[in-house]
Amino acid sequence: MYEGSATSTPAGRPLRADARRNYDRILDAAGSAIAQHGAEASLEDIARRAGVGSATLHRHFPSRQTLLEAVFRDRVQTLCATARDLAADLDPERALVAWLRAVAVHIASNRGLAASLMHGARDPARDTTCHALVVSAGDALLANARRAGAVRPDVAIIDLLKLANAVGLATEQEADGAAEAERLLMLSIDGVRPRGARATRTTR
Amino acid sequence: MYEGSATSTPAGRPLRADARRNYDRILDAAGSAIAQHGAEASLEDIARRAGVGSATLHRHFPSRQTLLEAVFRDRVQTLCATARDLAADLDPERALVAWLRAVAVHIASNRGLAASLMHGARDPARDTTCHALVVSAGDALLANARRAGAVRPDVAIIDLLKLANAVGLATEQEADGAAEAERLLMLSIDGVRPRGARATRTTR
DNA sequence: TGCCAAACGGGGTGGTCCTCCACATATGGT
DNA sequence: ACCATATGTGGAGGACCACCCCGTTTGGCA
Repeated sequence: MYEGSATSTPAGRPLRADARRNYDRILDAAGSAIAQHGAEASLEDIARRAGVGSATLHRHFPSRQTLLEAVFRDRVQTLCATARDLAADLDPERALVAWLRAVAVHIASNRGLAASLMHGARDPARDTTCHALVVSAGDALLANARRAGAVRPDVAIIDLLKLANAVGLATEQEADGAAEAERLLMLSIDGVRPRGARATRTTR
Repeated sequence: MYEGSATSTPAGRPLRADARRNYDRILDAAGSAIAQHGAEASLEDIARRAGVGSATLHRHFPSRQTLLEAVFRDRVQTLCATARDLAADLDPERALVAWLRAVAVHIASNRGLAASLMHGARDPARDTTCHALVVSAGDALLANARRAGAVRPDVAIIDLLKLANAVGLATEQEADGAAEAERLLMLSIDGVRPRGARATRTTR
């Protein structure tokens, strides 16, 4: 397990003490600002709350995406740990479903997380993006479930995550978003038809 | 069927000729701007393209939402007409599924439409919001399908629309968003499990 | 034709994101 | 203990944005 926050420059040199302090302050401020205003929170405002100049924020986090990734990284790591726990405790199908529920609920209740997860695959250089972390955690669960014959073979983890993400995103700004997200996700996992009814094979 | 575009003031008086001309120009400009830049297109830019002052745009459309609704209204009406056609031509289940696909594809390929449909229910005074139109069109299809026993009884049209909306929204900015949206929607309608497998009844 | 309410739009206000660069300071070598 | 310098800072400013005030223009009607 690596350090929670970035503590060194790309060249490997450790961050100067003041830089590190500002980095952490910005992360704190960003956390609460995003909780209040979602992923579109004003960067200017975040810098102000952190008590640093806006240039400092932009130096540490060149893009909004970078900041979002940093803010949510530990929460995402928790989610990945949950995946491992579930795989150990439950049968493959239940584990996968339970984890997808957890993902959807996290997205629905942490405003802005969706954006962070969705656009993560943009920069293939960094493989520790939230996106990559979640994909690999989910892949393990899906592999188990598929071996157990619990999911259709044409379903990829990326599909399921998109689904969980979509549902979370769409319910992000509802009153009780988490519960609603969970409901919708279960609906799409179970399917819309009554149990026992034959699925219509719609021609592509 | 009412006029496609608003042509009268709240008081019922008809719009002055120049006002009406500007209204239409803004709508045109907004259409192409939104197609290029999505729902977040710059209002200033739209006014510029339309050759009117920004104040004029704000007078006609007090909020971004108002503008989106106006831009998409006719496309949404087409969608509602499609619902009626499908109900006439196909059996209830196929009609519902085909229409939901159409909705998802529309959302995925008309950038910004999702926002328009989702937040439509904010202002209960106007009942001709895109949101309301789509809900009532879908309700008819769902009622048929339910009578035919083709959908679970605990599913409401609003759930299905949220699902279609979610999927469309999440795929809005992908390369081939429409196809991807369709695929994901079908996945969630058919369910994730292999055909024939018993669905796990997860306790609420 | 002349009137005037209705509609217009330039320009101001206060906000955003982001960059440049003159200045400050933490750090490692002496 | 001191100092040179790489490293980090943040105010100022440019480009853009939404939104509004208010003096000016114009369509429609008598």
